[in-house]
Amino acid sequence: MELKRREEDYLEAIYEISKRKGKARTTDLAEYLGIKPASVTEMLQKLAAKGLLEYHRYSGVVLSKKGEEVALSVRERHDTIRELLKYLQVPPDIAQRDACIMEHNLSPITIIQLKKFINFIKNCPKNAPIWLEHFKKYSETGEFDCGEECEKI
Amino acid sequence: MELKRREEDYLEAIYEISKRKGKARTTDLAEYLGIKPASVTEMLQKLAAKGLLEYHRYSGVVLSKKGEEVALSVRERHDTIRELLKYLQVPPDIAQRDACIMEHNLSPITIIQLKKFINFIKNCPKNAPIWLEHFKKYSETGEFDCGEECEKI
DNA sequence: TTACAAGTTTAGGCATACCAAAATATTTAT
DNA sequence: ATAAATATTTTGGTATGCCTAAACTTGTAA
Repeated sequence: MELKRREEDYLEAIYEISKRKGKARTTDLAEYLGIKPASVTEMLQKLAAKGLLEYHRYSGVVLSKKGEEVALSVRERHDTIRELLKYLQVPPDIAQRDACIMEHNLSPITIIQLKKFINFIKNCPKNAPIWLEHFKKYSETGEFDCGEECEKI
Repeated sequence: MELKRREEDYLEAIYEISKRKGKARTTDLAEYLGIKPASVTEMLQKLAAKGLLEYHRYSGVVLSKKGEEVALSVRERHDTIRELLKYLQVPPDIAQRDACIMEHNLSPITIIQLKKFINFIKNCPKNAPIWLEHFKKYSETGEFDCGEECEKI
């Protein structure tokens, strides 16, 4: 069953809140998502009907196995994007927000490439590769002031 | 006035079609966007009311100055993202599609950083930087088979 | 020139996702 | 235990953006 981006948002939010509080309540979710409780109730009932969570009126909500799988996969995409943006020197709060926008609908192939790029940076034999340092400097100053060694980059 | 993502899509589409045909007709747009003509008419009337294009029934449509400015800025974001994905070794057709998804709503700061990163690659004194070649290889093989020189990357 | 084909618009409907206000349930404090 | 405060749900309504079917224009070919 194909999930809508907003459904993924809810599942992710429920996952994050449950991690801290054991279950997610309507008001928590409303605050987390920046919407009104009435809207949350409605969506929770829809997600329950799809078997993605356990819903009992007035009790808060817990993800089903299936729901948790979805939430984890969304979160993984989210983190991948956030990490990429971090390397591209996007400020953390903005990276966080923009990852929320991109985490849905991106092609799996794109996500795979982002991951590869991140691993390329992380696992480089010389860890923290020099060119990344150079990009950081370039990003701040607009200058390639790297002198001699630049020949090798 | 804050534009919706779908409105931006339409403006971009109108821009692209007008570039080739002088103006954009309802049917062209419907085909381009993969929707029915009736839906296009509706949106064109809305965009006309916002002063983003000239609409006269049965005549096709031309962007206003304001509309063209928006279209160009969307297209620029689109191209920036597409170029980044290209460097990350995402296949062109997928990069094209995913750029369409990301071109809306991304923070201007993120876009600026993407541009900086692209320029960092393009304008590197040693043009086509070695590390990018290495990433390409890594992306295909998963191996850092770069031997000696790797110390300097 | 008129009739028909192609293109466009209008009208009525649907799904999503939100909201405010009212109704209902639960929790807490006395 | 019960009233008041808090939380949740229901109800009815809105906006967006799509659809189909029917009505209307326009251009073209006989």
